[in-house]
Amino acid sequence: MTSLAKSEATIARILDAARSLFLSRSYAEVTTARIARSAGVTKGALYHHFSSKEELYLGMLHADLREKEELFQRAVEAGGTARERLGRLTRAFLELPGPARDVIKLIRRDVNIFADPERGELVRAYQRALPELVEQIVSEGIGTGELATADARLLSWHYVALVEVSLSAHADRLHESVDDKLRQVLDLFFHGAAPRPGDSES
Amino acid sequence: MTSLAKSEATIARILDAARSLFLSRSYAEVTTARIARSAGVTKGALYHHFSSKEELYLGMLHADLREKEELFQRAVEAGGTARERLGRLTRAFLELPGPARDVIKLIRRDVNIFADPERGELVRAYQRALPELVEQIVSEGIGTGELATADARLLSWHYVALVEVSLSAHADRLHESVDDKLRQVLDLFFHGAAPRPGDSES
DNA sequence: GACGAAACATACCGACCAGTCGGATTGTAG
DNA sequence: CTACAATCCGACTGGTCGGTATGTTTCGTC
Repeated sequence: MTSLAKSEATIARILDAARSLFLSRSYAEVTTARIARSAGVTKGALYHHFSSKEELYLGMLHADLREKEELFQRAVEAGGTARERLGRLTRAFLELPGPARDVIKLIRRDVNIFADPERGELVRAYQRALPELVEQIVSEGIGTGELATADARLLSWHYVALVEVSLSAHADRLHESVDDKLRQVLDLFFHGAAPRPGDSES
Repeated sequence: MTSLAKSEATIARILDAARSLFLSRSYAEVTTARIARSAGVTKGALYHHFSSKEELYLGMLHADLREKEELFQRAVEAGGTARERLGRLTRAFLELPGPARDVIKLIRRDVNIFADPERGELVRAYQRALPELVEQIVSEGIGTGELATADARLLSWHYVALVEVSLSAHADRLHESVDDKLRQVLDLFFHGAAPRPGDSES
């Protein structure tokens, strides 16, 4: 193996170990020694590749967000109604393997522990990767009359909140298929929880 | 001042200082020395009244939840439609002074840092104070046909998520009055974001 | 006002942890 | 083969923090 390839493999192992650990314990609880041990290296090697714990963590998050942004962008590019595009975007998100999905939650969990140059960058990267796409679709949906006139940003946040609820273990128990979840979320977002005229009660 | 009253005043000062600090920094970042200093006492006094940092924090949260539970219970007791009762409950919540409202967020933020006897108790106290009330109203609303048939628990979580979004600074900028927020959240929950037949587009 | 107990202060300890440093090892180029 | 650089090791450091041990003050009681 070349030196470069070996180095990259080590970096990848450290990032993987870090992601897994940060997902299961809080930032403060995850020690650099633990990350190193879990990656099969020592702190010396870790600090050879990363200049600080914070840089390691933020690097992991940003790398992950870059991937997600690309994936989601592709899901939205093809046209259609707002409902169709929101559906494709949400499906792309829901079909991610569990850990990959959960990294997004880490950002919400840990934004507040960083000071402001890094904090701002993280928030912007997150918004670019997901909420802005939703807002854009919602905004165009309002323009075409598919959605009632309202503040697009607030409405997109509401949508994201609904999707997040559908990630709970309780929701998993109710809807085993992604299609079920997707339909429930979209129906709730577009038409609310009250019965609609067309509904048939058993 | 009697000895007992003085002791209780000190305890109250420590709890107040702790609440304010835990609201602005993370659990790990708030040191016992900082709490004591902010309360005008020393660590010795703090540890005379509380046996550990964790006990202090959990005590503060539980005391707060007990107050909230009582308040919300009263808001729900009077009858009415599900929409009216949800409205009263949500109004009671939205009209709380900012810090009092935000303590509830702390629970969401910090549940994961405690181990399981305390963690379970905290979750149960939280659910008793708020989500269970919502679920009960939603469940009865489904029974009367005011809400479409669905899982009451999941639906109530969706509602709570919508309310949480309305707490954001962005939402505050749009709706300065609690009434505005309340109407927006209830409309969205009951009827969704799509335009309704009765709506008039400008 | 004497005495015991509760309330507080101060100095300190042990554990832990991010980050460093000198050196050993491994790969690479000439 | 040699010289050099990148990679990696592991012991160590400086500092922080939760918690404690030991005093000192304040307060109620008789």
